[in-house]
Amino acid sequence: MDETLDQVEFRKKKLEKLKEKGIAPYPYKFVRTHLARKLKEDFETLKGKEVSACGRIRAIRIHGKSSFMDLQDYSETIQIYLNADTLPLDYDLIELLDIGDFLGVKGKLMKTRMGEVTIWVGDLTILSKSLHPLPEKWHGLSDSEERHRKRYLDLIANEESVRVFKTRSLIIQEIRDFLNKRNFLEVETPILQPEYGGGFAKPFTAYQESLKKNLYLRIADELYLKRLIIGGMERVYEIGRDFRNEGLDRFHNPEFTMLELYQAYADYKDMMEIVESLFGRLLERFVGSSEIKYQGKVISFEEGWERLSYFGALGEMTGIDFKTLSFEATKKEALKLGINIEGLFTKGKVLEAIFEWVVEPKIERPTFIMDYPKDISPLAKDKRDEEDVVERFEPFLGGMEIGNAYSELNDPIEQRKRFLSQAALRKKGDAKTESLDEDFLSAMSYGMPPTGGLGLGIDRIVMILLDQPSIRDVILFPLLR
RNA sequence: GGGUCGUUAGCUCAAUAGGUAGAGCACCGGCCUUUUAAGCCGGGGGUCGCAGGUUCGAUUCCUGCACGACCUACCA
Repeated sequence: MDETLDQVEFRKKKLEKLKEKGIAPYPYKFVRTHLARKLKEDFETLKGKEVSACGRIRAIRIHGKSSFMDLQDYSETIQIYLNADTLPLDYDLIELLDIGDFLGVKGKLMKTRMGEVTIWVGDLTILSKSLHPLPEKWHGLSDSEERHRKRYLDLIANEESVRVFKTRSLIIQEIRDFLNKRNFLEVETPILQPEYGGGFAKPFTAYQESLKKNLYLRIADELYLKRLIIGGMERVYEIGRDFRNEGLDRFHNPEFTMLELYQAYADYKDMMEIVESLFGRLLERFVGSSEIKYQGKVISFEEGWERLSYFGALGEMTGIDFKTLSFEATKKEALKLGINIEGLFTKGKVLEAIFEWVVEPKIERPTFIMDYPKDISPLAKDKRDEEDVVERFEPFLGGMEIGNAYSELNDPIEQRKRFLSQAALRKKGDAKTESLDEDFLSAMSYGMPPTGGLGLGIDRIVMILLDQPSIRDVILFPLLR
């Protein structure tokens, strides 16, 4: 706070005057009977009755011996009316109030000549004195840096922002409800992990003093949730924060919220069914249509989710059958397409680069891209009846990747081989490989049932459902430079 | 990392072909007992993002830096 700001000085003087009058500017509690919205909704039954409300002053209109104020609470804004003849306490007190102060009022509910539902205040309590002026009432707060750094001001000033975060919360509740009804159990697994796994990403590191041990912030929940499947918890999920030590842009925040779920005796097709049903629920409740408008584009669910194979989609876009190409030939094609293949040590990684460049931007409809190359999917099970491909899919919406799912690999001998080939790649200099996790292998060797697993990026789903352009608009306190 | 644009009052924004800045809201004083972006009269408030340079003089021109937005690259 800028202590020298004259407006702050004026407010501090008012605070002193309140104290001189024997009024406590920061009391402890207020009992309210109704939220602002309730007062408006139930006006007919509450009309003329004594009610109480509390909130923050958002506007003051003084007309000499009577004045109006707008009081904003969690639900809405309600107008209050203060009249010198009917206010039991000193009317001059009004002069000591400012926009931003918290007030509790009691009085009769009425309507003004203009038809506005209003509390005719009989008793007034100052609940908190505000010392710093709020952002302007009409234009709100639009400076994006201030909005993200001082989210509290954004929430006070911008209704839309409140709506986004309230709805984000409801979306997550709905997802929990959906999974709970299918007998999934919500669990919590470690965020601080001695080995990181479940994805190809650079981790954050941490240090535990008393154990003198290096730890990683998790990049995924996967390997711990699978341990629970091995332990006999047949359906588990976790909604939690993952951390990836990579660049930030409109789709990436270093910490983000991920849903992961695992279902024993299921495969990746069952995971597709879950995605379809879940989106059906979310669309019904939060969009109210089978079409989502996202940033001017229409994403239609009318015809359901399209299923495209990874190699099929690549072939369609490029006219090349990459399936049969050698690593060397694949690299040549990538270079022809102008793709940087530095640091890519397998055919799968090169294909991935080509895929992101050529295919992803063109995926318009809700789509499951299926059957990924084996060498970039070390935790997924071989596809039945097809070589070098695994049972894995990623759901795409509006050109955005929103998740990842497999028929989970549950053969411990094969899993060890996959880890070893990842380790070999790491030796060659590939920074983004799966770590060999002995404890996980050991767990799997006790026997793991066939399992379907699914991860969904919650932030991105919220972005799409609420038509928000940046991940920073759906995370309350995004990381800023 | 590269490119483009931006940063002026508490907030939202103007202006200056180089002569140290204005409006609305907010704030202060006055009038006003049903207003609602209340109104009318009067007033105060600025290291023009930061640091250098050019110049008699820089908010304005130049360079660097910080922060931000977008694009691009990177990124399961």
